[in-house]
Amino acid sequence: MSGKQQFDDAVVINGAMNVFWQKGFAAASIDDLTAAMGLSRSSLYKRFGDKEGLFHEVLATYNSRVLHRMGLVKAETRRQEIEALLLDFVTNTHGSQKPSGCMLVRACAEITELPPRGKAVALDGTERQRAILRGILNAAVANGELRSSADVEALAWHFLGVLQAIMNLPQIGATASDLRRMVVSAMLAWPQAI
Amino acid sequence: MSGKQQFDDAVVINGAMNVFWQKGFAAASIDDLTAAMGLSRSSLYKRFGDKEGLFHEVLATYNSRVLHRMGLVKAETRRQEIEALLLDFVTNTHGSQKPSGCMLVRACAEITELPPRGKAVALDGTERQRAILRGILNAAVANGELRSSADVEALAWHFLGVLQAIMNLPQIGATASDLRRMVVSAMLAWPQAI
DNA sequence: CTTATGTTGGAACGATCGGTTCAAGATTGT
DNA sequence: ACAATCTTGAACCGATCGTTCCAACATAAG
Repeated sequence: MSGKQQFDDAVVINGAMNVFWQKGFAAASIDDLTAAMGLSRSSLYKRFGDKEGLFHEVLATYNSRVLHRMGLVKAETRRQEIEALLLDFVTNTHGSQKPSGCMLVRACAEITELPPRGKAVALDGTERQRAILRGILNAAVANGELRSSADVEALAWHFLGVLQAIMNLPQIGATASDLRRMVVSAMLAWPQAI
Repeated sequence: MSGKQQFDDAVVINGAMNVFWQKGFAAASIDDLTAAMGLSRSSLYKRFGDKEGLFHEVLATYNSRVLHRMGLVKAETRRQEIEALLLDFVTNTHGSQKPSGCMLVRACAEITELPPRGKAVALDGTERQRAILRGILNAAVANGELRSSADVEALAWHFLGVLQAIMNLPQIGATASDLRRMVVSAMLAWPQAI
């Protein structure tokens, strides 16, 4: 007997990710997906159950990559850490071979139409992004880099909004230079005085 | 002979707007639209040609309403004008009977899949929103409220990003209070010194 | 009333959708 | 070689999609 799966999970998930990334959930057809995954219809359903199961696994993978990337950023000050995090997504979004925009932001745009598990993983992803930002801000308060009266929740929402803008605005004409200068403006929201 | 249309354009467009607003372009079916418009399939096609023609007209109407609302805001200083504009969309988005989110932002999320005319009117809408913001900022420079070295383009992108965040973040859990406090943070991007 | 136009509901079109099934071929361990 | 498993391609299902067409009805001007 020989029981091993002959295709690579990471490869087929990557293929499906490109499709969902560009088309969203509803508009991505099974034929689109099989073509991009290099996998037969039968194997897709055997491995992932149905379209929603595939979407769930793909978006979870996408989320973990983005969150991992966010966690990698380190800098001397928390302020520089947030700024570096934002700028990282400017440069790594522009000029990539990947689809434009952000799969997670796109999923949130159609969140009311997503099936339950898809909706859950989308909400979880944004919640964890915000948790990372909140964590940095709280560390800054503990550090003394930020006065304790600072509105950490509001700042976390602000920087999450900026992050999503960085992903979205290129689709409506923003250049990398536009975004980098936008980040400079957005960082002014960081309270100056201690 | 009697040549007048017996239904009200504004009414049927409003009905279609609610559907496109909530479901986007692709996921909105003709049956969804006719039901919400109170119009027969035949009349829809006679009046609007096809689904794309209807979408085009609906989004154009939506855009003109949003732009009109943006143009109404007046305040003593340009800074207060921007802030009032942002806060206006916080309160008028929350607690409304209208669908959540923003039809235009949603259209931009699926912009790569939109038919040509739909894509064009979506890009035009965001461009004109940004033009309004840029106009206020340029007026501030002319006024002396903003130093002439200020990066007006970057600030316009920034506030457009905040505006879109105000429309989107409620769908992932942001409350009206969160958004109002976020606006306070975002407004700090306005350069302080003259 | 007659005539012209607006409107309707339903039937029908071909196409595509997500999902299931199955027989044939490819692969791997023993 | 054998046997077990993976994979494939294609056929097929019922449902829905956007779109077209048409006969029946409503409306209003002449």
